[in-house]
Amino acid sequence: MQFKQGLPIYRQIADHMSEQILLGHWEDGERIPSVRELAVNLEVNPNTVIRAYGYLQEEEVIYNKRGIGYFAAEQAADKIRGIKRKEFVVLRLPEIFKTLELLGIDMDELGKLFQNYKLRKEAS
Amino acid sequence: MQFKQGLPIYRQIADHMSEQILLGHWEDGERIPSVRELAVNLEVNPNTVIRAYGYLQEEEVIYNKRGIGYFAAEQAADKIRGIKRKEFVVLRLPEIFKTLELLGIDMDELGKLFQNYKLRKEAS
Amino acid sequence: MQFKQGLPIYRQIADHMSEQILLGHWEDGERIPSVRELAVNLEVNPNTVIRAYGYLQEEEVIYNKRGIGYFAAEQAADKIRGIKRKEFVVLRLPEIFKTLELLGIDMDELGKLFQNYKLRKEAS
Amino acid sequence: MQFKQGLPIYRQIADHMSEQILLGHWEDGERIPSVRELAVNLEVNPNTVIRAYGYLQEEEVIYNKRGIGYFAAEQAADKIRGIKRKEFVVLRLPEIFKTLELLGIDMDELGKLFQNYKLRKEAS
DNA sequence: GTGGTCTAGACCACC
DNA sequence: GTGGTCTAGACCACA
Repeated sequence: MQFKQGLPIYRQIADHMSEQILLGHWEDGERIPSVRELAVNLEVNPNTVIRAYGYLQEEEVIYNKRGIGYFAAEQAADKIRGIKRKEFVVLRLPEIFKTLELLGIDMDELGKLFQNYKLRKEAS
Repeated sequence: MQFKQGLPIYRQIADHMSEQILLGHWEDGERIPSVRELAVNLEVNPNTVIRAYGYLQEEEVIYNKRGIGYFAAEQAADKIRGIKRKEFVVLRLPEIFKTLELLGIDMDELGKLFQNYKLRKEAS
Repeated sequence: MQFKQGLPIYRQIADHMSEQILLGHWEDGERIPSVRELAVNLEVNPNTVIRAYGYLQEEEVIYNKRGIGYFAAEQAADKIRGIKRKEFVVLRLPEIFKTLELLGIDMDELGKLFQNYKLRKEAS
Repeated sequence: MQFKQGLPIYRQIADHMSEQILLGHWEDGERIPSVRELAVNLEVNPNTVIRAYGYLQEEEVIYNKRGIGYFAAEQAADKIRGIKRKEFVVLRLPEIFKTLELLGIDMDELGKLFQNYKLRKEAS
Protein backbone atom coordinates (compact mmCIF):
# COMPACT_ATOMS: atom_id res chain seq x y z
CA MET A 1 0.00 0.00 0.00
CA GLN A 2 1.04 3.53 -0.81
CA PHE A 3 1.03 6.02 2.02
CA LYS A 4 0.76 9.76 1.72
CA GLN A 5 2.90 12.00 3.82
CA GLY A 6 1.54 14.62 6.15
CA LEU A 7 -0.54 12.11 8.07
CA PRO A 8 1.17 9.37 10.11
CA ILE A 9 0.96 5.92 8.58
CA TYR A 10 -0.82 4.52 11.61
CA ARG A 11 -3.56 7.10 11.17
CA GLN A 12 -3.88 6.29 7.50
CA ILE A 13 -4.23 2.62 8.36
CA ALA A 14 -6.84 3.46 10.98
CA ASP A 15 -8.75 5.62 8.52
CA HIS A 16 -8.52 2.92 5.89
CA MET A 17 -9.86 0.26 8.20
CA SER A 18 -12.71 2.38 9.51
CA GLU A 19 -13.60 3.18 5.92
CA GLN A 20 -13.68 -0.53 5.15
CA ILE A 21 -15.95 -1.14 8.12
CA LEU A 22 -18.12 1.78 7.04
CA LEU A 23 -18.48 0.17 3.65
CA GLY A 24 -19.63 -3.03 5.27
CA HIS A 25 -16.63 -5.22 4.51
CA TRP A 26 -17.11 -6.89 7.88
CA GLU A 27 -20.28 -7.76 9.73
CA ASP A 28 -20.86 -6.54 13.27
CA GLY A 29 -18.58 -8.49 15.56
CA GLU A 30 -16.70 -10.15 12.74
CA ARG A 31 -13.01 -10.72 13.15
CA ILE A 32 -10.75 -8.34 11.28
CA PRO A 33 -7.22 -9.22 10.13
CA SER A 34 -4.69 -9.92 12.85
CA VAL A 35 -1.96 -7.43 13.57
CA ARG A 36 0.75 -9.53 11.97
CA GLU A 37 -1.37 -10.41 8.97
CA LEU A 38 -2.21 -6.81 8.20
CA ALA A 39 1.37 -5.74 8.84
CA VAL A 40 2.58 -8.18 6.20
CA ASN A 41 -0.14 -7.12 3.74
CA LEU A 42 0.58 -3.43 4.11
CA GLU A 43 4.31 -3.96 4.37
CA VAL A 44 4.66 -2.06 7.59
CA ASN A 45 5.99 -2.92 11.01
CA PRO A 46 3.53 -4.76 13.30
CA ASN A 47 3.98 -1.98 15.84
CA THR A 48 2.47 0.45 13.40
CA VAL A 49 -0.61 -1.71 12.98
CA ILE A 50 -0.89 -2.13 16.74
CA ARG A 51 -0.92 1.61 17.04
CA ALA A 52 -3.62 1.93 14.40
CA TYR A 53 -5.73 -0.74 16.07
CA GLY A 54 -5.21 0.87 19.45
CA TYR A 55 -6.46 4.12 18.04
CA LEU A 56 -9.58 2.50 16.61
CA GLN A 57 -10.17 0.72 19.88
CA GLU A 58 -10.20 3.99 21.78
CA GLU A 59 -12.78 5.24 19.34
CA GLU A 60 -14.72 2.05 20.12
CA VAL A 61 -14.85 1.11 16.49
CA ILE A 62 -13.17 -2.24 17.09
CA TYR A 63 -12.56 -4.27 20.20
CA ASN A 64 -10.19 -6.90 21.32
CA LYS A 65 -10.46 -10.41 22.68
CA ARG A 66 -7.14 -11.30 24.22
CA GLY A 67 -5.29 -14.05 22.52
CA ILE A 68 -7.92 -14.22 19.80
CA GLY A 69 -7.86 -11.03 17.81
CA TYR A 70 -9.65 -7.82 16.95
CA PHE A 71 -13.31 -7.60 16.03
CA ALA A 72 -15.52 -5.00 14.42
CA ALA A 73 -17.68 -3.42 17.12
CA GLU A 74 -21.42 -3.96 17.26
CA GLN A 75 -23.10 -1.47 14.96
CA ALA A 76 -19.61 -0.37 14.09
CA ALA A 77 -20.65 1.06 10.74
CA ASP A 78 -23.42 3.20 12.21
CA LYS A 79 -21.26 4.27 15.11
CA ILE A 80 -18.42 5.30 12.84
CA ARG A 81 -20.77 7.14 10.55
CA GLY A 82 -22.23 9.00 13.53
CA ILE A 83 -18.87 9.94 14.99
CA LYS A 84 -17.31 10.88 11.68
CA ARG A 85 -20.35 12.86 10.67
CA LYS A 86 -20.35 14.95 13.80
CA GLU A 87 -16.61 15.43 13.56
CA PHE A 88 -16.90 16.45 9.95
CA VAL A 89 -19.77 18.88 10.44
CA VAL A 90 -18.32 20.51 13.53
CA LEU A 91 -14.62 20.48 12.84
CA ARG A 92 -14.11 20.46 9.11
CA LEU A 93 -17.16 21.96 7.44
CA PRO A 94 -16.82 25.46 8.93
CA GLU A 95 -13.33 25.71 7.59
CA ILE A 96 -14.40 24.31 4.23
CA PHE A 97 -17.25 26.80 3.98
CA LYS A 98 -14.91 29.62 4.87
CA THR A 99 -12.57 28.56 2.09
CA LEU A 100 -15.43 28.27 -0.39
CA GLU A 101 -16.48 31.83 0.39
CA LEU A 102 -12.96 33.18 0.16
CA LEU A 103 -12.43 31.49 -3.18
CA GLY A 104 -15.82 32.58 -4.48
CA ILE A 105 -17.15 29.07 -5.04
CA ASP A 106 -20.89 28.90 -4.50
CA MET A 107 -23.17 25.89 -4.09
CA ASP A 108 -24.04 25.86 -7.80
CA GLU A 109 -20.43 25.57 -8.82
CA LEU A 110 -19.72 23.06 -6.09
CA GLY A 111 -22.60 20.95 -7.38
CA LYS A 112 -21.07 20.94 -10.84
CA LEU A 113 -17.66 20.00 -9.48
CA PHE A 114 -19.34 17.19 -7.58
CA GLN A 115 -20.98 15.91 -10.78
CA ASN A 116 -17.59 16.01 -12.43
CA TYR A 117 -16.07 14.07 -9.58
CA LYS A 118 -18.69 11.36 -9.83
CA LEU A 119 -18.31 11.08 -13.60
CA ARG A 120 -14.56 10.73 -13.34
CA LYS A 121 -15.00 8.13 -10.63
CA GLU A 122 -17.37 6.06 -12.73
CA ALA A 123 -15.04 6.24 -15.69
CA SER A 124 -12.17 4.80 -13.72
CA MET B 1 -3.56 33.27 18.88
CA GLN B 2 -4.68 29.69 19.19
CA PHE B 3 -3.05 27.19 16.86
CA LYS B 4 -4.44 23.86 15.80
CA GLN B 5 -2.21 20.88 15.71
CA GLY B 6 -1.76 18.77 12.63
CA LEU B 7 -0.60 21.73 10.59
CA PRO B 8 2.70 23.45 11.39
CA ILE B 9 2.31 26.79 13.08
CA TYR B 10 4.23 28.60 10.36
CA ARG B 11 1.76 27.29 7.79
CA GLN B 12 -1.15 28.43 9.89
CA ILE B 13 0.38 31.87 10.10
CA ALA B 14 0.98 31.90 6.36
CA ASP B 15 -2.59 30.85 5.70
CA HIS B 16 -3.85 33.48 8.07
CA MET B 17 -1.84 36.22 6.37
CA SER B 18 -2.82 35.20 2.87
CA GLU B 19 -6.42 35.15 4.01
CA GLN B 20 -6.02 38.70 5.27
CA ILE B 21 -4.54 39.74 1.95
CA LEU B 22 -7.33 37.94 0.13
CA LEU B 23 -9.82 39.93 2.16
CA GLY B 24 -8.13 43.13 1.06
CA HIS B 25 -6.62 44.20 4.36
CA TRP B 26 -3.64 45.58 2.49
CA GLU B 27 -3.43 47.31 -0.86
CA ASP B 28 -1.14 46.01 -3.57
CA GLY B 29 2.40 46.81 -2.54
CA GLU B 30 1.45 47.93 0.96
CA ARG B 31 3.75 47.05 3.80
CA ILE B 32 2.63 44.21 6.02
CA PRO B 33 3.58 43.83 9.70
CA SER B 34 7.22 43.27 10.48
CA VAL B 35 8.45 39.91 11.63
CA ARG B 36 9.01 41.09 15.19
CA GLU B 37 5.70 42.88 15.38
CA LEU B 38 3.75 39.87 14.20
CA ALA B 39 5.75 37.53 16.41
CA VAL B 40 4.82 39.57 19.47
CA ASN B 41 1.18 39.77 18.43
CA LEU B 42 0.85 36.05 17.83
CA GLU B 43 3.06 35.11 20.76
CA VAL B 44 5.34 32.95 18.71
CA ASN B 45 9.04 32.76 18.11
CA PRO B 46 10.23 35.26 15.45
CA ASN B 47 11.83 32.33 13.63
CA THR B 48 8.37 30.93 13.08
CA VAL B 49 7.16 34.14 11.47
CA ILE B 50 10.27 34.30 9.31
CA ARG B 51 9.46 30.83 8.09
CA ALA B 52 5.86 31.79 7.35
CA TYR B 53 6.97 34.87 5.43
CA GLY B 54 9.52 32.82 3.55
CA TYR B 55 6.79 30.44 2.55
CA LEU B 56 4.56 33.27 1.30
CA GLN B 57 7.50 34.70 -0.56
CA GLU B 58 8.01 31.43 -2.41
CA GLU B 59 4.37 31.57 -3.42
CA GLU B 60 5.07 35.14 -4.65
CA VAL B 61 2.31 36.49 -2.50
CA ILE B 62 4.59 38.89 -0.65
CA TYR B 63 8.05 40.21 -1.38
CA ASN B 64 10.87 41.53 0.69
CA LYS B 65 12.91 44.71 0.58
CA ARG B 66 16.07 44.11 2.54
CA GLY B 67 16.23 46.20 5.64
CA ILE B 68 12.80 47.69 5.09
CA GLY B 69 10.21 44.98 5.40
CA TYR B 70 7.75 42.74 3.66
CA PHE B 71 5.13 43.96 1.18
CA ALA B 72 2.00 42.54 -0.37
CA ALA B 73 2.70 41.60 -3.99
CA GLU B 74 1.05 43.31 -6.96
CA GLN B 75 -2.34 41.76 -7.57
CA ALA B 76 -1.65 39.67 -4.52
CA ALA B 77 -5.32 38.99 -3.82
CA ASP B 78 -6.03 37.70 -7.32
CA LYS B 79 -2.87 35.68 -7.39
CA ILE B 80 -3.66 34.06 -4.07
CA ARG B 81 -7.19 33.33 -5.10
CA GLY B 82 -5.97 31.63 -8.26
CA ILE B 83 -3.38 29.51 -6.51
CA LYS B 84 -5.62 28.57 -3.63
CA ARG B 85 -8.48 27.74 -5.93
CA LYS B 86 -6.47 25.32 -8.02
CA GLU B 87 -4.99 23.77 -4.90
CA PHE B 88 -8.39 23.39 -3.33
CA VAL B 89 -10.11 21.88 -6.35
CA VAL B 90 -7.35 19.46 -7.19
CA LEU B 91 -6.05 18.46 -3.78
CA ARG B 92 -8.82 18.87 -1.29
CA LEU B 93 -12.16 18.61 -3.05
CA PRO B 94 -11.82 14.97 -4.15
CA GLU B 95 -11.20 13.91 -0.60
CA ILE B 96 -14.05 16.07 0.64
CA PHE B 97 -16.43 14.59 -1.91
CA LYS B 98 -15.39 11.10 -0.94
CA THR B 99 -16.13 11.88 2.70
CA LEU B 100 -19.50 13.38 1.83
CA GLU B 101 -20.45 10.22 -0.03
CA LEU B 102 -19.30 7.95 2.77
CA LEU B 103 -21.24 9.94 5.34
CA GLY B 104 -24.31 10.12 3.14
CA ILE B 105 -24.36 13.91 2.89
CA ASP B 106 -25.75 15.10 -0.45
CA MET B 107 -25.68 18.53 -2.05
CA ASP B 108 -29.13 19.38 -0.69
CA GLU B 109 -28.07 18.79 2.87
CA LEU B 110 -24.74 20.49 2.32
CA GLY B 111 -26.62 23.52 1.02
CA LYS B 112 -28.68 23.65 4.19
CA LEU B 113 -25.60 23.30 6.37
CA PHE B 114 -24.06 26.15 4.40
CA GLN B 115 -27.10 28.34 5.05
CA ASN B 116 -26.79 27.51 8.72
CA TYR B 117 -23.15 28.42 8.70
CA LYS B 118 -23.86 31.80 7.14
CA LEU B 119 -26.63 32.54 9.62
CA ARG B 120 -24.49 31.69 12.59
CA LYS B 121 -21.69 33.81 11.19
CA GLU B 122 -23.95 36.83 10.79
CA ALA B 123 -25.27 36.39 14.29
CA SER B 124 -21.81 36.50 15.83
CA MET C 1 -19.92 -13.41 31.14
CA GLN C 2 -18.21 -10.09 30.67
CA PHE C 3 -14.54 -9.90 31.49
CA LYS C 4 -12.60 -6.83 32.41
CA GLN C 5 -9.23 -6.26 30.95
CA GLY C 6 -6.17 -5.71 33.03
CA LEU C 7 -6.59 -9.01 34.83
CA PRO C 8 -6.21 -12.32 32.96
CA ILE C 9 -9.49 -14.06 32.28
CA TYR C 10 -8.40 -17.16 34.12
CA ARG C 11 -7.78 -15.07 37.23
CA GLN C 12 -11.18 -13.45 36.93
CA ILE C 13 -12.75 -16.89 36.71
CA ALA C 14 -10.75 -18.09 39.69
CA ASP C 15 -11.78 -15.03 41.70
CA HIS C 16 -15.37 -15.55 40.71
CA MET C 17 -15.34 -19.19 41.80
CA SER C 18 -13.63 -18.51 45.09
CA GLU C 19 -16.17 -15.78 45.72
CA GLN C 20 -18.93 -18.30 45.13
CA ILE C 21 -17.30 -20.70 47.54
CA LEU C 22 -16.84 -17.90 50.06
CA LEU C 23 -20.56 -17.20 49.80
CA GLY C 24 -21.26 -20.83 50.60
CA HIS C 25 -22.64 -21.95 47.26
CA TRP C 26 -21.03 -25.29 47.78
CA GLU C 27 -20.57 -27.29 50.94
CA ASP C 28 -17.16 -28.48 52.01
CA GLY C 29 -16.15 -31.27 49.69
CA GLU C 30 -19.02 -30.73 47.28
CA ARG C 31 -18.40 -31.12 43.59
CA ILE C 32 -18.08 -27.88 41.62
CA PRO C 33 -18.94 -27.54 37.92
CA SER C 34 -16.81 -29.50 35.47
CA VAL C 35 -14.31 -27.74 33.26
CA ARG C 36 -16.40 -28.22 30.13
CA GLU C 37 -19.62 -27.18 31.80
CA LEU C 38 -18.14 -23.97 33.13
CA ALA C 39 -16.37 -23.25 29.85
CA VAL C 40 -19.68 -23.44 28.01
CA ASN C 41 -21.43 -21.28 30.59
CA LEU C 42 -18.79 -18.58 30.55
CA GLU C 43 -18.20 -18.83 26.82
CA VAL C 44 -14.49 -19.28 27.15
CA ASN C 45 -11.96 -21.80 25.99
CA PRO C 46 -11.80 -24.91 28.24
CA ASN C 47 -8.08 -24.32 28.55
CA THR C 48 -8.83 -21.08 30.31
CA VAL C 49 -11.02 -22.82 32.88
CA ILE C 50 -8.38 -25.49 33.39
CA ARG C 51 -5.92 -22.75 34.16
CA ALA C 52 -8.31 -21.12 36.61
CA TYR C 53 -8.93 -24.43 38.38
CA GLY C 54 -5.22 -25.09 38.46
CA TYR C 55 -4.70 -21.75 40.12
CA LEU C 56 -7.35 -22.49 42.75
CA GLN C 57 -5.81 -25.88 43.33
CA GLU C 58 -2.45 -24.28 44.06
CA GLU C 59 -4.17 -22.09 46.61
CA GLU C 60 -5.67 -25.31 48.06
CA VAL C 61 -9.15 -23.95 47.70
CA ILE C 62 -10.32 -26.83 45.52
CA TYR C 63 -8.90 -30.26 44.84
CA ASN C 64 -9.12 -32.70 42.02
CA LYS C 65 -10.08 -36.36 41.82
CA ARG C 66 -8.72 -37.70 38.59
CA GLY C 67 -11.46 -38.65 36.17
CA ILE C 68 -14.19 -37.49 38.53
CA GLY C 69 -13.98 -33.75 38.90
CA TYR C 70 -13.09 -30.83 41.10
CA PHE C 71 -14.28 -30.40 44.67
CA ALA C 72 -14.42 -27.57 47.16
CA ALA C 73 -11.76 -28.11 49.81
CA GLU C 74 -12.53 -28.80 53.49
CA GLN C 75 -13.12 -25.50 55.24
CA ALA C 76 -12.65 -23.91 51.87
CA ALA C 77 -14.60 -20.80 52.79
CA ASP C 78 -12.53 -20.08 55.89
CA LYS C 79 -9.32 -20.84 54.12
CA ILE C 80 -10.17 -18.50 51.28
CA ARG C 81 -11.22 -15.79 53.65
CA GLY C 82 -7.94 -16.05 55.49
CA ILE C 83 -5.81 -15.94 52.38
CA LYS C 84 -7.76 -13.20 50.73
CA ARG C 85 -7.82 -11.14 53.87
CA LYS C 86 -4.09 -11.18 54.28
CA GLU C 87 -3.63 -10.46 50.60
CA PHE C 88 -6.06 -7.59 50.73
CA VAL C 89 -4.66 -5.94 53.84
CA VAL C 90 -1.05 -6.25 52.81
CA LEU C 91 -1.18 -5.74 49.08
CA ARG C 92 -4.22 -3.66 48.28
CA LEU C 93 -5.16 -1.60 51.30
CA PRO C 94 -2.02 0.57 51.38
CA GLU C 95 -2.57 1.61 47.83
CA ILE C 96 -6.27 2.23 48.47
CA PHE C 97 -5.47 4.36 51.51
CA LYS C 98 -2.97 6.35 49.51
CA THR C 99 -5.60 7.01 46.85
CA LEU C 100 -8.17 8.02 49.47
CA GLU C 101 -5.75 10.56 50.88
CA LEU C 102 -4.83 11.96 47.49
CA LEU C 103 -8.49 12.35 46.56
CA GLY C 104 -9.37 13.84 49.91
CA ILE C 105 -11.84 11.13 50.89
CA ASP C 106 -11.89 10.57 54.64
CA MET C 107 -13.41 7.75 56.66
CA ASP C 108 -16.60 9.70 57.23
CA GLU C 109 -17.23 10.14 53.57
CA LEU C 110 -16.20 6.59 52.84
CA GLY C 111 -18.74 5.41 55.41
CA LYS C 112 -21.46 7.33 53.63
CA LEU C 113 -20.45 5.94 50.26
CA PHE C 114 -20.56 2.50 51.81
CA GLN C 115 -24.10 3.11 53.08
CA ASN C 116 -25.05 4.21 49.59
CA TYR C 117 -23.54 1.10 48.12
CA LYS C 118 -25.50 -1.13 50.45
CA LEU C 119 -28.76 0.70 49.73
CA ARG C 120 -28.29 0.44 45.99
CA LYS C 121 -27.46 -3.23 46.35
CA GLU C 122 -30.60 -3.95 48.33
CA ALA C 123 -32.70 -2.06 45.83
CA SER C 124 -31.46 -4.16 42.91
CA MET D 1 12.97 4.22 39.71
CA GLN D 2 11.58 0.85 40.60
CA PHE D 3 8.63 -0.42 38.59
CA LYS D 4 6.09 -2.97 39.67
CA GLN D 5 4.91 -5.60 37.31
CA GLY D 6 1.29 -6.09 36.39
CA LEU D 7 0.89 -2.54 35.16
CA PRO D 8 2.82 -1.34 32.10
CA ILE D 9 5.71 0.97 32.88
CA TYR D 10 4.25 3.75 30.78
CA ARG D 11 1.09 3.67 32.88
CA GLN D 12 3.11 3.74 36.08
CA ILE D 13 4.98 6.76 34.80
CA ALA D 14 1.70 8.43 33.86
CA ASP D 15 0.23 7.69 37.28
CA HIS D 16 3.37 8.94 38.95
CA MET D 17 3.33 12.20 37.03
CA SER D 18 -0.35 12.85 37.59
CA GLU D 19 0.21 12.18 41.27
CA GLN D 20 3.00 14.74 41.26
CA ILE D 21 0.73 17.26 39.59
CA LEU D 22 -2.01 16.44 42.08
CA LEU D 23 0.41 17.18 44.88
CA GLY D 24 1.13 20.56 43.36
CA HIS D 25 4.72 19.97 42.26
CA TRP D 26 4.03 22.13 39.23
CA GLU D 27 1.92 25.24 38.89
CA ASP D 28 -0.85 25.43 36.30
CA GLY D 29 0.75 25.73 32.92
CA GLU D 30 4.25 25.12 34.21
CA ARG D 31 6.62 23.13 32.07
CA ILE D 32 7.19 19.54 33.12
CA PRO D 33 10.38 17.59 32.37
CA SER D 34 11.12 16.93 28.72
CA VAL D 35 10.73 13.44 27.33
CA ARG D 36 14.45 12.81 27.12
CA GLU D 37 15.15 14.30 30.53
CA LEU D 38 12.59 12.14 32.26
CA ALA D 39 13.68 9.09 30.29
CA VAL D 40 17.21 9.52 31.61
CA ASN D 41 16.01 10.11 35.16
CA LEU D 42 13.78 7.06 35.20
CA GLU D 43 16.23 4.98 33.20
CA VAL D 44 13.71 4.01 30.58
CA ASN D 45 13.52 4.38 26.84
CA PRO D 46 12.30 7.78 25.60
CA ASN D 47 9.54 5.98 23.71
CA THR D 48 8.12 4.79 26.99
CA VAL D 49 7.94 8.33 28.33
CA ILE D 50 6.37 9.54 25.08
CA ARG D 51 3.69 6.95 25.54
CA ALA D 52 3.07 8.01 29.13
CA TYR D 53 2.89 11.67 28.12
CA GLY D 54 0.59 10.81 25.22
CA TYR D 55 -1.69 9.04 27.64
CA LEU D 56 -1.80 12.02 30.01
CA GLN D 57 -2.41 14.32 27.08
CA GLU D 58 -5.49 12.36 26.06
CA GLU D 59 -6.74 12.73 29.60
CA GLU D 60 -6.10 16.47 29.19
CA VAL D 61 -3.88 16.53 32.23
CA ILE D 62 -0.94 17.91 30.31
CA TYR D 63 -0.63 19.56 26.95
CA ASN D 64 2.04 20.06 24.40
CA LYS D 65 3.61 23.01 22.65
CA ARG D 66 5.44 21.72 19.65
CA GLY D 67 9.17 22.14 19.78
CA ILE D 68 8.96 23.49 23.31
CA GLY D 69 7.75 20.78 25.62
CA TYR D 70 4.94 19.51 27.79
CA PHE D 71 3.05 21.65 30.28
CA ALA D 72 0.72 20.96 33.19
CA ALA D 73 -2.81 21.80 32.10
CA GLU D 74 -4.72 24.72 33.57
CA GLN D 75 -6.32 23.64 36.82
CA ALA D 76 -4.63 20.33 36.20
CA ALA D 77 -4.68 19.35 39.85
CA ASP D 78 -8.39 19.98 40.25
CA LYS D 79 -9.18 18.32 36.94
CA ILE D 80 -7.18 15.24 37.84
CA ARG D 81 -8.73 15.07 41.26
CA GLY D 82 -12.20 15.29 39.70
CA ILE D 83 -11.55 12.65 37.08
CA LYS D 84 -9.76 10.30 39.43
CA ARG D 85 -12.38 10.72 42.07
CA LYS D 86 -15.23 9.85 39.77
CA GLU D 87 -13.25 6.94 38.36
CA PHE D 88 -12.45 5.70 41.81
CA VAL D 89 -15.97 5.98 43.18
CA VAL D 90 -17.64 4.46 40.16
CA LEU D 91 -15.15 1.86 39.05
CA ARG D 92 -13.14 0.80 42.04
CA LEU D 93 -15.15 1.46 45.18
CA PRO D 94 -17.98 -0.98 44.44
CA GLU D 95 -15.50 -3.78 44.01
CA ILE D 96 -13.64 -2.71 47.13
CA PHE D 97 -16.85 -2.62 49.15
CA LYS D 98 -17.79 -6.04 47.84
CA THR D 99 -14.44 -7.39 48.97
CA LEU D 100 -14.77 -5.76 52.37
CA GLU D 101 -18.13 -7.42 52.86
CA LEU D 102 -16.89 -10.80 51.71
CA LEU D 103 -13.92 -10.62 54.05
CA GLY D 104 -16.02 -9.37 56.92
CA ILE D 105 -14.18 -6.09 57.35
CA ASP D 106 -16.46 -3.32 58.58
CA MET D 107 -15.94 0.42 58.69
CA ASP D 108 -14.71 0.30 62.28
CA GLU D 109 -11.98 -2.12 61.46
CA LEU D 110 -11.13 -0.27 58.28
CA GLY D 111 -10.79 2.92 60.29
CA LYS D 112 -8.30 1.22 62.60
CA LEU D 113 -6.32 -0.13 59.66
CA PHE D 114 -6.27 3.37 58.25
CA GLN D 115 -4.89 4.75 61.50
CA ASN D 116 -2.23 2.08 61.40
CA TYR D 117 -1.36 3.01 57.87
CA LYS D 118 -0.95 6.66 58.76
CA LEU D 119 1.20 5.86 61.78
CA ARG D 120 3.48 3.62 59.78
CA LYS D 121 3.73 6.32 57.13
CA GLU D 122 4.70 9.00 59.62
CA ALA D 123 7.31 6.73 61.15
CA SER D 124 9.03 6.23 57.83
C1' DG E 1 16.75 21.98 21.63
C1' DT E 2 11.77 19.84 21.39
C1' DG E 3 8.36 15.91 20.35
C1' DG E 4 6.73 12.30 16.77
C1' DT E 5 7.08 8.38 13.84
C1' DC E 6 8.78 4.24 12.20
C1' DT E 7 11.55 0.01 12.09
C1' DA E 8 13.62 -4.06 14.00
C1' DG E 9 13.79 -7.28 17.22
C1' DA E 10 13.13 -9.39 21.74
C1' DC E 11 10.20 -11.05 25.28
C1' DC E 12 5.94 -11.79 27.73
C1' DA E 13 1.24 -13.32 29.02
C1' DC E 14 -2.68 -15.19 27.35
C1' DC E 15 -6.00 -18.23 24.67
C1' DG F 1 -1.56 -18.71 17.47
C1' DT F 2 -3.00 -13.84 19.51
C1' DG F 3 -1.94 -8.94 21.20
C1' DG F 4 1.12 -5.92 24.38
C1' DT F 5 5.27 -3.88 26.04
C1' DC F 6 9.80 -2.39 25.94
C1' DT F 7 14.33 -1.28 24.00
C1' DA F 8 17.45 0.59 20.63
C1' DG F 9 18.29 3.40 17.15
C1' DA F 10 17.34 6.20 13.07
C1' DC F 11 15.13 10.04 10.99
C1' DC F 12 12.09 13.97 10.58
C1' DA F 13 9.68 18.43 11.29
C1' DC F 14 9.31 22.12 14.19
C1' DA F 15 10.56 26.22 17.41
